Amino acid sequence: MNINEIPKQYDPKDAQDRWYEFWVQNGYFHADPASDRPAYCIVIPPPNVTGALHLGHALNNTLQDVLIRWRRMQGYDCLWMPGTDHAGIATQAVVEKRLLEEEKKSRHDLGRSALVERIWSWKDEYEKQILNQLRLMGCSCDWDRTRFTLDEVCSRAVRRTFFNLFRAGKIFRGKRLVNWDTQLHTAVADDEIYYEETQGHLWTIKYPVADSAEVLHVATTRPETMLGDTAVAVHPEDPRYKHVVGKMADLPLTGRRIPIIADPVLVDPAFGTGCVKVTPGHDLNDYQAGLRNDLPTIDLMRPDGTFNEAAGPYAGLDRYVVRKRVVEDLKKQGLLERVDTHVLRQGHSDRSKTPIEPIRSDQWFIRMGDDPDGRPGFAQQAMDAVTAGRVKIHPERYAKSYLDWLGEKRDWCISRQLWWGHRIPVWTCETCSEAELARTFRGRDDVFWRQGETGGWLISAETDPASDALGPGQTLTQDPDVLDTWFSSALWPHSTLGWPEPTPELAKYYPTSVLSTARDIITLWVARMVIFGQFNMGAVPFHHVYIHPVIQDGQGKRMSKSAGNGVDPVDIIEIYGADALRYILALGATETQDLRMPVEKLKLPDGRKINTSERFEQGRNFANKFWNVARFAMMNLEGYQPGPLALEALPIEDRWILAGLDETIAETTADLEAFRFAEATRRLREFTWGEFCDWYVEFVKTRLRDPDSNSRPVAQRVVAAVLDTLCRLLHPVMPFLTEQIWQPLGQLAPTRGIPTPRPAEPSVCVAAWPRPLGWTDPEAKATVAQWQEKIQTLRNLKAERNIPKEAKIAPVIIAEGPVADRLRRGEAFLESLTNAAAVTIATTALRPPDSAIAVLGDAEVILPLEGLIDKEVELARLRKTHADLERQIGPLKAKLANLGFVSRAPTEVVEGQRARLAELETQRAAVAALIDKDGPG
RNA sequence: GGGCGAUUAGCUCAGUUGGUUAGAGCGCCUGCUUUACACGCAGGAUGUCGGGGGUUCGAGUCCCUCAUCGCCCA
Repeated sequence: MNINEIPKQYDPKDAQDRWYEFWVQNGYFHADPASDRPAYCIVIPPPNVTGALHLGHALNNTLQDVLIRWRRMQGYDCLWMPGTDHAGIATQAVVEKRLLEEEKKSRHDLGRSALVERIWSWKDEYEKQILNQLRLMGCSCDWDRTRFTLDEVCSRAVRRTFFNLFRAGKIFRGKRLVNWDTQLHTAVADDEIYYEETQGHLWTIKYPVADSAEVLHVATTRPETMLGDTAVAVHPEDPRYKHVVGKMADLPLTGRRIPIIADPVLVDPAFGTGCVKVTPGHDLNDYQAGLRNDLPTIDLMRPDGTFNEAAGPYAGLDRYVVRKRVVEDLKKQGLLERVDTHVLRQGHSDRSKTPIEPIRSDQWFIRMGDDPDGRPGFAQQAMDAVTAGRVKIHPERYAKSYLDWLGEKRDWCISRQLWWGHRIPVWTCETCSEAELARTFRGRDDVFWRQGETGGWLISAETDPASDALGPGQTLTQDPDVLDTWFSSALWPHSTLGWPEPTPELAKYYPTSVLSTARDIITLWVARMVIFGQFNMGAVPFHHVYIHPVIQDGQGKRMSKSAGNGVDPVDIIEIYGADALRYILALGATETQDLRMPVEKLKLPDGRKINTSERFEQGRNFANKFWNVARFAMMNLEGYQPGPLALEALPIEDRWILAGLDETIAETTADLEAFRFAEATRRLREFTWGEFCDWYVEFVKTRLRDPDSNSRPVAQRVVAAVLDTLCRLLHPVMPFLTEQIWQPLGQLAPTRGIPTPRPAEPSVCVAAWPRPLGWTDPEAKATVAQWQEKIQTLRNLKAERNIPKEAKIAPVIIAEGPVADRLRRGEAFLESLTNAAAVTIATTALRPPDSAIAVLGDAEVILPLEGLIDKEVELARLRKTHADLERQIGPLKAKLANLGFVSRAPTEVVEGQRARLAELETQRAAVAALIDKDGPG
């Protein structure tokens, strides 16, 4: 092939545009449940349609694609299930925010259905963008099966699951204290809250003890909630207060009398005054104290954060206004003892950024604890799946956080007061009787009802009943809430495969093979998938969970849009190419939990300002290196003829590179099997660049260039075979680059491989993953190592003495036995790679007076340089070498003189040290001889 | 407060079960436009492996402790 036909630099964009469509058109990404190949399946962690993908998604999806492409090449029927998540509160919040900013409207101005419509169009826009980002990255998802957590298929799974849970008594409705977002008017999950330290105050209020002159000092950061106090608590062992326990206190501003109780859990006698107010309606700790002590609960707040009638004269005012008023009123009555400044940690809603209020409200829950009869509940079942090894978590240490969290067996609040999501499929009927329900739904196994905690009937149905299903005068009203997003996400591994329908996909791909995700959702998502998978399918959803590292910026900060340090994978693809992006991310996927990526700001020619990282240059450079070695190979494949080759019959250098390649195949495969992405990638780079490019290509150049050489056809076959295998091995990490090489290679050498050439597959995407043949060749390895060491020594001697590279040197190497034999076999390489006129290998030799000499362990390398040598400098070098040897010999001798070492260390270690000492001493003697000969005295 | 992780070259990181002289990439220095590649080639410099203690013949690696940083959960 003419050199000019192949560009000197790899053009990622050209490859990306060319091959992605090609793969899709050929159906390579499409799984076929009817095929007899074994299944391998990964479901994508569905990205939120809230916004575009960031570098963390790029990392996770790169690793999934590496696994999928690798397994596909291994012959598995691979399904990578793509899709997106509706991300309830997050998406509704961004759309509401935009509505307010752009149209100054609230969701109530729009109404439920109009808002939901708006969110759908937002979803359409971002879903498109997200899926396109995945395509740009080269992800080999089965696009024909793309799902969305709110689509018809997933919705059916949600309905069936809810119904089954409800019927099984796993779902209940109850009044509980929850985290309330007063702006979005919804309960939010613990994980949707972030904490901020703010400067606040600590007010100390006087609570008079009833019928006594005594006054209790109660400190609080939230004086307004005193209106809902139902007790004052002290520590039972606190001598200051023992005498008041059991008495009553007059709650200021309310005219109510509340008990003084003793509670060892709630009260820390060392903190503040050792005397605290108890407000079960508005504080989680107080709520639990209320349950322990059987206290009544007063709900003070409305969903919007204003106070209700229970607050008496303060009703209708916002909580912060109430706080001000309460403090003023206390001051007026002389009941405010003091005010201190105080740093407090305040919970804020992730989505609205407003302070969270603990509020008691009616919510839906899934029971996580064990059954009353002691049978394991959901939490326990999910723990068992991991402890019994049905689900393996990698790295293993993350199993701990999974088990710890589940061990709390806390009920899961699944209701959200939102409009975007799966509506809770439960209807209530105020007026109907059970007899009427039974009559109406007789014979129906898709309707089930049970009594609510607070009376009335809760009716769950798989398909929406008509509101007048119970006949005239009776109205069925659907619960207005929607389900927590994680409810539908937890079904993802089986809902996407078509459950509850008995689809061929479900039969073949469930349980899926691997789930790859981030550690912060091990509990929220992974654990819940295990629970629902076991409940619906009777089997775990995946065999392995791989937890990937978290990408941070150069300062160790999490990347985020608000911090301005986020990197868009598409920007990286534009600048460096998709292969470079994937290569660097795979290289960073070590077992540590963080991956630092220094971020730089960059202004593009079009004026756009983006974040990037120079790190990706390495990826681009490696891609270009491989591109160029392929280019070199293809330029030298003129007249290529395939043919079988026996390894034993090949020249040493061919045997060496093929044995090295075989080892690389075995180790890379083992790395991927153990999720060691970084090691696999590093190893492939090292072999490709450090061995194939740096050495083999140099060894083989003369054979390839000589058209008459009868070893040229063999060299061509080896080069084509190695290039072929490297394309296969690198394909999972760098799919576009390898295809861009595979295709022209197929033109030049359509049949290739050693020992037996075979026709190459039409695409590297579906090429067979190489299998190691178990070739080892210690002799070739030792021989090439000899060549490399002596070549490097000679290059060093030249460079240190500033000998121009074109100078025709005539070095002499003194060596004996197998060392000399091995070097003689490589004479031609010793010459060509050091630009020597001739190399002499001898057992003894005269050392010309003007020589640069390096004394090695097994040889002496002499470079005669008449007239170019400064004798004093040479002598100084020898003395330094001598001193270095002394420094190594001393401790080594001491070690071998140590009886403890000689008697207790393994024999081979001791022998190794003895051999090492002998070598060093020989070397030292040789250096000493040179110094004596040349030295001044 | 609890858990997890990190601390190794100027920077970002490897270093598998303890065992020769601790590695890579980037950056730095010197030389080179050598017919695959300057996104490159050849050569070079750079480390009391965070501090302290312990186990061991032997510790970057195992144990304890302290410090600093980060993440997660309360």
